[in-house]
Amino acid sequence: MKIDPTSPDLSAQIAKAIRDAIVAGDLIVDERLPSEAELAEQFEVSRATVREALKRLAAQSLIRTQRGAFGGAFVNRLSFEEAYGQQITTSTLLLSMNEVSFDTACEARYALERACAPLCAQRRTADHLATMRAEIHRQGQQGLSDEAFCASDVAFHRALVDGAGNPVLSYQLAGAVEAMQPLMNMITFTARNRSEIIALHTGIADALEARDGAEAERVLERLCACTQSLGSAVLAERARRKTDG
Amino acid sequence: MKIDPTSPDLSAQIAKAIRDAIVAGDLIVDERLPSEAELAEQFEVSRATVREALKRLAAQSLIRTQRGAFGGAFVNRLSFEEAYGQQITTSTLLLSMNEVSFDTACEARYALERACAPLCAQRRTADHLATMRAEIHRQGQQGLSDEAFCASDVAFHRALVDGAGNPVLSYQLAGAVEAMQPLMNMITFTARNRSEIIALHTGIADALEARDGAEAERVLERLCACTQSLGSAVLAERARRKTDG
DNA sequence: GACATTTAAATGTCTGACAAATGAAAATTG
DNA sequence: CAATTTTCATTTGTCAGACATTTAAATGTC
Repeated sequence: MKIDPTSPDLSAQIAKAIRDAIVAGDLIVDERLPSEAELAEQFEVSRATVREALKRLAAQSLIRTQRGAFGGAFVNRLSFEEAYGQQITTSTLLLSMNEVSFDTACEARYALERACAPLCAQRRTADHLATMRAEIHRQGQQGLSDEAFCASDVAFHRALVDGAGNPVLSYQLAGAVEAMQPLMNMITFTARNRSEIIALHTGIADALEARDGAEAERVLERLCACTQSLGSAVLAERARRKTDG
Repeated sequence: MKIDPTSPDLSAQIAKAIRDAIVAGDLIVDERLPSEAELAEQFEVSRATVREALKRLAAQSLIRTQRGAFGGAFVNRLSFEEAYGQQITTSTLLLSMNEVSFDTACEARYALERACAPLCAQRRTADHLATMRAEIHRQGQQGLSDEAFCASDVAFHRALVDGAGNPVLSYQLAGAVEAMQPLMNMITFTARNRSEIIALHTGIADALEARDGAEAERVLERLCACTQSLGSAVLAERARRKTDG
């Protein structure tokens, strides 16, 4: 592991060197890195610089640190939980900062969910189905705020994804679904909208109960179209207000 | 933005405070943060601590820094490129550290790709098709190493995903496909394996050329099964050697 | 043997300093 | 006056040294 001491951003270089070692498997899970003082000696930099490098790695959950004797920095086993969190932050920012259209985000989300449908139809447990039915019931309650409706929507779709029984898929989709929430929260749902969505959700749950993946896919496609038209209606309304007022 | 100065990990708290401000939109893209000295004063910590916090944010591409007068830390517009990179690192580690089975990873990958098939059939350009054909041709060349074969495979599937014309999908899938590569590289492909895969790739390209998304999905499913059986054969072989030798 | 104390090692934090980069402003020059 | 050069203040990058705090092993004590 070598760095170029002439070019700036030594801490970034050191972080990269260590990160590469972890990704390549030279440093294995739970292995202890040398102490900050030792790393400083090895890389011929100050301890402050080493610490900046370690903080970069900690921000990516690549290492964890422990104080005290026999403490230090350890290679962290990246859990699905931690990975979720990072993916959601990244995806949310990506969507909010890059003027990704509602349509594009929506299309991506439902395309990914459609991918789960056949697997979920095969493998969903009674638990997954119960969660979906419970969320559908909540969505039908009077006086539910738009935010709460959206949150329930996320929970419903989360159950659908988890029903596929593939943690990698769950991880991938968590980002897409959760990152959409800020965009979805723009929408105000009329009672009519809600009952339409609830009907489609019910259709999905029914299809999954009958283990009919193809039907679930078809309903998901209708739900996608429905959501997209809702979104474009909201955007059109905003544009109209802007020109008029 | 406040922190608790008694509990340790001040830099993590400061990083969180700033990150929250960015995610919430209180700090907008290209906005300049206060200088390190000013932040140190605001949070009542030393400059070193502030710097550790800023490095954490830089590791997540949330800020970029610039030296010199009128330099400083700026809220970074998270590009798709940067997001790709982070997702690939995260996904790769997640797969390598969590004993995700080859089957599970494979299933997730092909499920996601199948989601792109109909969109790609609609929107693919001649360019995408040309890339696919070129990669298929490369895959048929004599004396191609297994690594090169895998790399070409990734390029082929990348073209398929990009053909869907949805940057969010491309971003999501880049992680899944690239993170699989270390697992795929375990496999040694016989000439017979290769010609089978090439035939399926050709089938996909043909279907997309004919804008037949359903057919593309069907071939992808066969490719998934083919890859999974290849993987399990390799694993079985390894297990046998372990017991015997 | 069980419990209290000491101790060494490690991270967390602070202070103060200097180097290097950088763009604005001032000074110089044609 | 315009173009160029120089100066300069600001800001990040890096360093050295110090002290506080945490932690678990080692030691001492009953």
